[in-house]
Amino acid sequence: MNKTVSDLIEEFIMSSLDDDAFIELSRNDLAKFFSCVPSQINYVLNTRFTVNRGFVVESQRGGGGYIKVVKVQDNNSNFLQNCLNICSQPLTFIEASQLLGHMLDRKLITAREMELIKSTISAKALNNPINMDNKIRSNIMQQVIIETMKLKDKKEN
Amino acid sequence: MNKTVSDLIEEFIMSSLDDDAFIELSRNDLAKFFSCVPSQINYVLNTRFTVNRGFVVESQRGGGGYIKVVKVQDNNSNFLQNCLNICSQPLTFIEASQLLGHMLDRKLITAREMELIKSTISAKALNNPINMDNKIRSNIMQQVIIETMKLKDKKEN
DNA sequence: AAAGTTGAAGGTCAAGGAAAGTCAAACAAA
DNA sequence: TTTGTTTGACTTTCCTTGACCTTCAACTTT
Repeated sequence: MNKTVSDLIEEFIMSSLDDDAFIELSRNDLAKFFSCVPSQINYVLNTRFTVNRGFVVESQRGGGGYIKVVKVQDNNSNFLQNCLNICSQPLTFIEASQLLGHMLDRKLITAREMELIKSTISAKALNNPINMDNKIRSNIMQQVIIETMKLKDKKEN
Repeated sequence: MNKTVSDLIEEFIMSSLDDDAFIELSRNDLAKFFSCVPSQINYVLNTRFTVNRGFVVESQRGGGGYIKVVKVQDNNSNFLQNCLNICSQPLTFIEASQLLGHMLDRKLITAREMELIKSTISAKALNNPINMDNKIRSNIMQQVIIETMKLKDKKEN
């Protein structure tokens, strides 16, 4: 799989976040470093460092401006409860996948588990005559989240 | 028996898979190499590298896109193929659970994974107005099995 | 000191480019 | 005639680029 410039930028930021909870960077410098236009940094931030993936991006313009990427983490029970609420509405595959990605970030599920669950809510799996995929998908996600709550509790005992 | 271009492409991919468990290729490059249109590559993949024949194809579009052909074959592959066949018919929750139990026995999935998957095919998850649970359940199980084939392979790398 | 000016950040958005996917028509082989 | 192959137009997805916009600290002017 050939890495794109965007992939490299993502990796760079990602590994910078390995040690610390946040990093501050200069858009122009980073663009220069990767020999790309500054707006490509925005592209990477917008597509890869989203709230759904567990990041918050802050910035300041003007002289002495900067971009700050923060790794967010809060109480998992609240988080799962929140997920449950989100799953009270029909979900597209993309939306559900993002939710699972977030669960992965919090180590509530493993990468393997995520892939398996994604397969259960894929378009192929839920293919049915009347258009109920999104509704069924959210039902499934609800059960997965409830099961995750149970498993999490089990681990803590 | 005169070989068609599709046959040649099949052989090429096949022999590339002799050594490795998977290969990654560029659709455009391969098409250029065989002097055919890119979509012919899709034709070959769709007709010859199917799950039934023991292959899984993954891909990514856009810049930096690729096509990955994964070979799945060993003792457990037969077993999984068998499971796939069973899942071509509607399944009750009990039946599907038994299947998952067998997969657990063979260590193809973990206990946690089994519980999570069971939650996705539970009556609550698949509760829907028209009576399609058993059909959807078997669809889901098919995707889970295919995903298991992929993951099994991934671990070896 | 207050108001204006400037240049150095970062932000937005749409167009263009690079892959792969789909589908149906045309063609060939059995 | 039916089945399998080849072709290409059109679509979707993701990445790259650049022109133009907004904001802010520092500097200048009054």
